[in-house]
Amino acid sequence: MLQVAFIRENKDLVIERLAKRNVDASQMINDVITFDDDRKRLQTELDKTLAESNTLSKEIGNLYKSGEVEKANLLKEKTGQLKDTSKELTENLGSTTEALKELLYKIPNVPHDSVPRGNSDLDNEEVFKAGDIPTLHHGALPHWELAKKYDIIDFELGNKITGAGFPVYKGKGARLQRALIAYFLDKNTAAGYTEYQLPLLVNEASGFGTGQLPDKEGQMYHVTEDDLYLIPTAEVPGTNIFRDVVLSESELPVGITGYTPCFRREAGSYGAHVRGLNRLHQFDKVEIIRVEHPSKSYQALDGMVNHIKDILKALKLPYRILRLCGGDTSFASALTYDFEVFSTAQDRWLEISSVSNFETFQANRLKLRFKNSDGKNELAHTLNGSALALPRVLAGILENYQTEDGIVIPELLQPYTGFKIIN
RNA sequence: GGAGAAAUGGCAGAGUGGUCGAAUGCGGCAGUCUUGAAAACUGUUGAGGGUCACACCUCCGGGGGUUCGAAUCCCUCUUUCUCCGCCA
Repeated sequence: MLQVAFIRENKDLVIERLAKRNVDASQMINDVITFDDDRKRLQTELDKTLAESNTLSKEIGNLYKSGEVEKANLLKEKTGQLKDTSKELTENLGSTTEALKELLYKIPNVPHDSVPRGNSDLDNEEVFKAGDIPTLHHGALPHWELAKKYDIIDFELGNKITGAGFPVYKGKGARLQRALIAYFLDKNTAAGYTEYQLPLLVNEASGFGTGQLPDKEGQMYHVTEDDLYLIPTAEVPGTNIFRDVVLSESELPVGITGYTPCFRREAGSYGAHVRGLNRLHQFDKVEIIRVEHPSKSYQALDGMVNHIKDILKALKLPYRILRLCGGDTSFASALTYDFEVFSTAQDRWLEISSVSNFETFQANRLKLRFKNSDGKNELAHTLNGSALALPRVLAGILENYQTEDGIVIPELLQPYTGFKIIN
């Protein structure tokens, strides 16, 4: 959620930048300012009424004490009128504030200067590419065929137990998955992130804090009996650690990492691109989250990008980094880099990480602040990224490391798996 | 799930209808003293709205009510604690 003060002071910039998302925000921005003007006017009127009422109440108290009951009763009539006025003003103020808030919820974050204008993933900008695309033997298979051939992931069994998009990992497949989780967590903690184990269900306030609610509830599984939501990413419980928190400046930066399963309804997804591990309702992910001083958040974003590069380099996977265009950047993000691994047997790029700087957009909702050097509370910047999302990394490993003899486990994972080949 | 108790500032903890945004202690910050530090002493120290700045308004777990006036009384929800039950 953008701050009204920021919108007021940077009206033209906000409109111009939101155009990168193909959003014409001029009407909304003008409405925000109008609503806020109304809000201020009503607040001032209400304050005046309440001030008068407070003064009278004190007088009435004094009059009672000195036994001047008649005078007191006279004043009571007056306060009765003030009460009606203040009630009306309170209602108007409430509806105006509500309208303002609802409007603010609809306005996406202002993209960073470097974000290219664009409509879809076709307009994303490739900023980095590394790793060699292997030449596979004749008859190389996509990962879902490999999964069946070596009996390491059973999609049909998942269908039976739950439904589509809930695969069952078996034997060496399960072990490889666990190895990857452990490896990622080790890399992240070595880079200074503190490991957390987080709840997999969150309440409404948390969903709201990171922006899944009120608009995107269709993406989350909702346990209506208890009014809880299954997390779509560890970002939700992880970032909500800092809801309603005031940090001291010396506590910054904060870095946390956590492994969680993620649950996504993915309503409306279908087709060849969702085959196998490409798109699931339940998948595993290791997330990194940072809280940063506003002056250092972009430096931190670069740091996160480099950290993920290191991991992919160590895994020797071919990958590229995209700077997302305005139209493809998520609602709350100011700047997002996507990491994609090349899935050789499918001959396509698969997104395995998304790293974003939200600036104050989330912090404003969360009321996540720090006490700055002037002793004032100031909104912090939040960032997060996947390091990494499991299924597509797994797909990439299975497909890129396949040989005629089996799937060779990347060397640095072997201590975690306890085996060198799946065959 | 049943019975009872509680929720106040960073923390502890007073406050049971007006003079309470709230005693006191601890902690934090600034100063005095000291070569420096500790101790001691003095001052200061919640958040949001509003204003050029003041004034002023709101907030004592959330919501609603009674009253001229609520931290204080009533209703309700949530959470915590104790006891019982169930249980990995």
